[in-house]
Amino acid sequence: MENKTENKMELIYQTTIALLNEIGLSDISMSKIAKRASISSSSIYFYFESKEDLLIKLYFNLKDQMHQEMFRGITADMSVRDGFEKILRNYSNYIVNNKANFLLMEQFLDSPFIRKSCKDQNGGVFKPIYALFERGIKEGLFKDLETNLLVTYSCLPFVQMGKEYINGEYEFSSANIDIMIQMSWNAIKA
Amino acid sequence: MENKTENKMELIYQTTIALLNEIGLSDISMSKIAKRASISSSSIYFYFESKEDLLIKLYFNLKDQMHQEMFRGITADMSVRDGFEKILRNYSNYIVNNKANFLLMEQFLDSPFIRKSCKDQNGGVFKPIYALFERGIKEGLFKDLETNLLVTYSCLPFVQMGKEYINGEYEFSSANIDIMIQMSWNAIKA
DNA sequence: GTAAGTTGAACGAACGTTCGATAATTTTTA
DNA sequence: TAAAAATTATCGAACGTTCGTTCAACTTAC
Repeated sequence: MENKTENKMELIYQTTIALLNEIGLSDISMSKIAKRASISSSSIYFYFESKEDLLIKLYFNLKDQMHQEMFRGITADMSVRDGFEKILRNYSNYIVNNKANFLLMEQFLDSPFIRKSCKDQNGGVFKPIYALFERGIKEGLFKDLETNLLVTYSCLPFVQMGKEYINGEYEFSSANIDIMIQMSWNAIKA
Repeated sequence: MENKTENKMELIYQTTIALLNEIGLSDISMSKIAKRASISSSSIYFYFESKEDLLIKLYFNLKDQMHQEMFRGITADMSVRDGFEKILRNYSNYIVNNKANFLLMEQFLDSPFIRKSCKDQNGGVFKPIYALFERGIKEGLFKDLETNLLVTYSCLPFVQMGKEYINGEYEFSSANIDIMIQMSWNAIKA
């Protein structure tokens, strides 16, 4: 049944995520994934065409899931300020609740693997929020600069502080998140 | 002669950098490095103990070189504002003039490889500039917040825009660098 | 009983590394 | 200064291991 299939695929995904965060893209192998998941390595080929297929599908799954969390509760009629704030809070929650997935996404993003294997046409991870920022520019709320520059100044600090949080060098407390949201807004406000 | 040795090591380093940016940590191998450098793979072992040794030494070389470029012309008696500005300009120049090295550093930083193989006690890549920011806090120029937060908000945008620049999605013109320096300052000023 | 799922064994290829045989270079000796 | 000795550098071949993947045989579930 599809439930069984999805469970097995999920087991393979989760095992791969854990292993990738431990030993990295450079040392992962099908046999290591299989051993950790307590299955035969040939079983993986029942669900995935190849190692590359598994890793690429895993990446896009992570990306989709991240976007879903990021836009949870966002509606088209929201003000730019409310959308801005909610997205950054959602993203903070995503980091705190999905540490392994977050770290793995970052590992993928800076490796030539994804760039090579699939063009990832949709662009960077934050592409879906560009529309909101362009609205902010039009409404005169943000500086009239390139969108990617505004997105970088307001979102990338969350990525970096997420890594430091996972390293135990920062606290993602709600007070700290409030401070960051304010700093991000100040960095790009007109 | 030591010159000969250094030349050969440099050849191996440069070949490895180029190859890592093309195929990544996951697909690099001693034989591929050797073939690209037109030497025997066993020759690499005359200069390096192992593949791990080569990659780690390469990483620390890149890091040292980056720090040297970053602090070029920085003196202890400089004002915080001047030091802040010069470091960010130096870093921008480093990105533009050392694209491959910059990208490779980022690839290393997000892979478990470096974290695993060496503890990298000295901390993050931007650790050396923490002192300047702490001076800025003491002088009341910057917000009284954790240093790593201030460094992130002012420096990390340069990292991200460096990647977008190399992807052809941004221009590191002197006008744009001026804008970014101003945004970085505004993000953290008291 | 048929279809879905799993397995261990096996494949050739590539991996990191070692080693003894040379080649190239420098140092010592006469 | 030329030959000999010592050293430094390079190489191809080979080692055992692991890699990604295939496949025929088997088990499980409906």
